[in-house]
Amino acid sequence: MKSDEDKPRPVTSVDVALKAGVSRSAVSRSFTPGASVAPETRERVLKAAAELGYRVNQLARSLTNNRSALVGIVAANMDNPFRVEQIEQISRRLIAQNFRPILMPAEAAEDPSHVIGLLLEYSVSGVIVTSDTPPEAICQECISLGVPVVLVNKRGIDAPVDRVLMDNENCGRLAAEALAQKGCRQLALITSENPSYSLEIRQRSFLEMVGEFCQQPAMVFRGAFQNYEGGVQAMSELLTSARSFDGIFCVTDYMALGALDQIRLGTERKVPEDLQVIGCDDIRQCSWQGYRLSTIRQDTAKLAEAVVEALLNRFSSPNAPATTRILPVELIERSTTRSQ
Amino acid sequence: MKSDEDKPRPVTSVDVALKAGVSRSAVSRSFTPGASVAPETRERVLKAAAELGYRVNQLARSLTNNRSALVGIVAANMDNPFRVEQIEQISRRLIAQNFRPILMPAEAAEDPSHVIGLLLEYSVSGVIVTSDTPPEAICQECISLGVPVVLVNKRGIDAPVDRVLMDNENCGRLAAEALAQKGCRQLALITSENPSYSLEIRQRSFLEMVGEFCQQPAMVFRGAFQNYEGGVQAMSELLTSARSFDGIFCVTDYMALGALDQIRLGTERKVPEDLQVIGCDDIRQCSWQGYRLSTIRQDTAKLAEAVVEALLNRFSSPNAPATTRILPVELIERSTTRSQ
DNA sequence: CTGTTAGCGCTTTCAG
DNA sequence: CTGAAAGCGCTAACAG
Repeated sequence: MKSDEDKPRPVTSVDVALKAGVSRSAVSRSFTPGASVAPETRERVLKAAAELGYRVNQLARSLTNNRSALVGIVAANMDNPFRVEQIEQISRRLIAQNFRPILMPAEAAEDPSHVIGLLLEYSVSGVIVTSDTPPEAICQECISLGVPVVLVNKRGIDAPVDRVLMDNENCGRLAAEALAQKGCRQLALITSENPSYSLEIRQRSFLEMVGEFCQQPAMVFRGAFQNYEGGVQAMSELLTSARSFDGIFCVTDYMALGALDQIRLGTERKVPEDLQVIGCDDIRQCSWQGYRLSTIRQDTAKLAEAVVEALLNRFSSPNAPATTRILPVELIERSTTRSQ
Repeated sequence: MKSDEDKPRPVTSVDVALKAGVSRSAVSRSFTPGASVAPETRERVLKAAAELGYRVNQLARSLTNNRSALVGIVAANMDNPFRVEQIEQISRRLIAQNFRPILMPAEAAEDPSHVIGLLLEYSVSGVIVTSDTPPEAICQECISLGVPVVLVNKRGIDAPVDRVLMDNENCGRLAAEALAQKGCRQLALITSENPSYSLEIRQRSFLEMVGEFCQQPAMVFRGAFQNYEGGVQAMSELLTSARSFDGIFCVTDYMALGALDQIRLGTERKVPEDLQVIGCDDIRQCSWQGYRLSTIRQDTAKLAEAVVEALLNRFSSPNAPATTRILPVELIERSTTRSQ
């Protein structure tokens, strides 16, 4: 059986023009903000359009101005709730600005340049990368094609791309400071093997600050992956190491939840009495009553705002110098740290 | 400061044609699977294209065949990990089939027809709705415009739309059966106020089956929302109700996690010894060692496969009768039910 | 198998 | 302020 025939011919601008008794140009102008049309004509056009159910064909429009409202979002680690929150917020923000987000899930394993190729074919007018994939090559390609790239929480690269970062430096600092102040003497850091850029900064700044605030340097334990299981694994190694410790910083909440469960199930130690824990990101699971995890909050709404803003600025001045926007973080105290 | 000048003129098919010494059509055909080109010509074209960095402009292509590879995904409840899993799987599947998913997060509160309008402007060739928003009106509109709609886990509507559902009926049945078999005498159901279509079926079939398997009918407790907090709330009401019970079915895992935490924190009762719990969906949190929730699994990969398949079928036969595909579910036993 | 010829639906100079 | 005309990049129908 071959394909049936059906599709009703969509209504075009000439249909509207005919009905309103004007030219196609008039119709076009009526739908172009800031074009010069007599208010009265425009009125007529809009009315005719409404009656016919006319919708501007953005594809055709994009073809002429060689710039679509499509924006690619390259995302990895969608199992991490924090990533999802970012993606959702960024999408919403884009839509609010009348863009359309194309979602490209891409794990580190996959070939990112292929993904970007798929986007470029659709003349996306920008690409937002939240994935951990080293995007060096692909960014270069976009830039050279005049497609702006915004990197979220990623290492800077050689090309002039805008970046939006949470203050990862401060994440480590705040955690170390808080734990020290709350009486911890021997700290530990839980992170993953092959940490991403953000995690690397968090861990480095934490370790540095521990050097400043505490007598003992912090121990470091790593899970294979940057997820719940990784947290479990690192924590379990820490516990069996027979080293003594009374404070832990996990570089992500996602790992911290695993660590917390491992403490709860694998030991008699009480949090926060014997052991205090701080995570990072403030995913919604932190406030679940089963966890009540103290953490360093990143405001994803602000982040999304900054990302889209960067994109818009880049549209209006393609050759402006690359910007790096660092957003503040704050310590949220819940029940895995002592209140004093 | 106005906008700088920069964008390099993108390379088009005529550039390639010139370089390869052929016509534009030859170029076009070389990039159209199944078009008739001499292998030798095609070779030359591909080579020239590669050297020039040519990429087919899909926007222009879509304009001619009046059908883009853009597919809208309307999604709500992205805080629920199960939803995210669906979205990710569907996106991946779409991309694998060379489509591009446009993500439209949309809460029930928002106006869905506006969202769809945004998609239609971009000539999406299909729309996938996983949101709980009653999509009746918008679906009608899409259909009448010849844009197929696939509903995921949603109530059927008057228009001829394809649907993909998990076997919600069986979710309730399996849960009731398992709990009864494992020795529960007095069951309870935890669900939310204003349950979505799926939840409604799950709860109804559960209640019916309890009538069949148990002496006592099941009690029903509802949280305000279909999320963790809703689970906490319903469970806490159940606990303070002073009614006795020894088995619970939560219509979603997301709620079950809240219920479980509430049991752990608000009572002395042990799961599964005193009380058995079964959830539904099998989100990844279920296998976290802090929960180890027994549940009814839905295979999101299969679901995504079915969704995209439905879409493809609809493309090839727009007028085929609407289909409803029901995917099997299975009981996954972890530690919140007794093994015997 | 290949080139030529017409558009797809819209915007945009350019005259009027 | 408005219409006519040209063209965005591509594909499809038709001859050759």
